[in-house]
Amino acid sequence: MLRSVPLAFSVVPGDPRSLAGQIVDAIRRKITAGELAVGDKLPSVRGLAQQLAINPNTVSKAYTELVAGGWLQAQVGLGLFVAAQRDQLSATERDRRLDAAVDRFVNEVVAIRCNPEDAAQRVTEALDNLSSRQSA
Amino acid sequence: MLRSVPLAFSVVPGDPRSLAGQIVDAIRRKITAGELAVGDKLPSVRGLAQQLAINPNTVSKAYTELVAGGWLQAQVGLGLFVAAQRDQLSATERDRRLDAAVDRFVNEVVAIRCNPEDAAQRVTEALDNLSSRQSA
DNA sequence: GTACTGTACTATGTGCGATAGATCAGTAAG
DNA sequence: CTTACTGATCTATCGCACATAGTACAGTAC
Repeated sequence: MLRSVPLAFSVVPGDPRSLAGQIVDAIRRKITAGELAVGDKLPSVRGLAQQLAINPNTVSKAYTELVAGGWLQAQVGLGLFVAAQRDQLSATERDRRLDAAVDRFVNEVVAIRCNPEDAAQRVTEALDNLSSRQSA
Repeated sequence: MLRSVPLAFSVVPGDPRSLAGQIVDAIRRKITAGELAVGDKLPSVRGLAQQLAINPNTVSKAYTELVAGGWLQAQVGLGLFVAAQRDQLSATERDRRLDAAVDRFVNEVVAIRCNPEDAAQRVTEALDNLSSRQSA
């Protein structure tokens, strides 16, 4: 009987992202940051739902999306586990999505009317601190 | 009788942004890029709606948002005009929104699983080419 | 007056997110 | 075997945002 790794995060209704989207983002970043290692067991659908005080279906949707994206591996009766990292997207598809993400960010910078150079620096810093702790 | 500047862009239903949001983004970027100068007259609510083949109410919502953000100035009976640039947001508010935008972008980079350094370079390039042509 | 301009309002239909509740299949321990 | 967990799937419902349709009002130019 494997013990699941405790996940310390919360979801808020006011966020522009859906509840399921917040869960997906949080877990993806924990995996990227190294807080979750390959093979780690995640909280059960019902367990995480109770912890976050939301509906199990919402957690299930988040987990389903993470499995579809190759982040998690599901085994009925056993639980969900962090999957080994594989290239899920083609190079061209990754390129296309990055372009779209950049465009969205530029739109926000324009809307804020802040200095583009400041924005570029802030992004670079944030991306540098992304996968800092690989040991653990 | 002032002639309105022709706006060459389109909106698509498949976009994750709302139709009004697409209009807002497009006009904000045209103003930032210098394609629209201060004082330029924009197409009328009904005229742009017909051009984009959407409902006038949707265009009106977009224009209302741009007026609220200080990008346009409205005069009933005359039309809408590009407003003189003013600092609409406080420094702290701008900082807060930039942080949120950066965080959203980082989430997308993580989701794509692309190289963070590549992403940083792409963003920097895009931000550099933001307000390149100021002459016109 | 006529024709345009932006603005405001109600009403309707649609799609998504979240919830509630039930069910099914697989795994483990007694 | 039973019991208790695991993920997966399904229907139904509610609320909200979006887009639409239609009408109406106030201001400007000819």
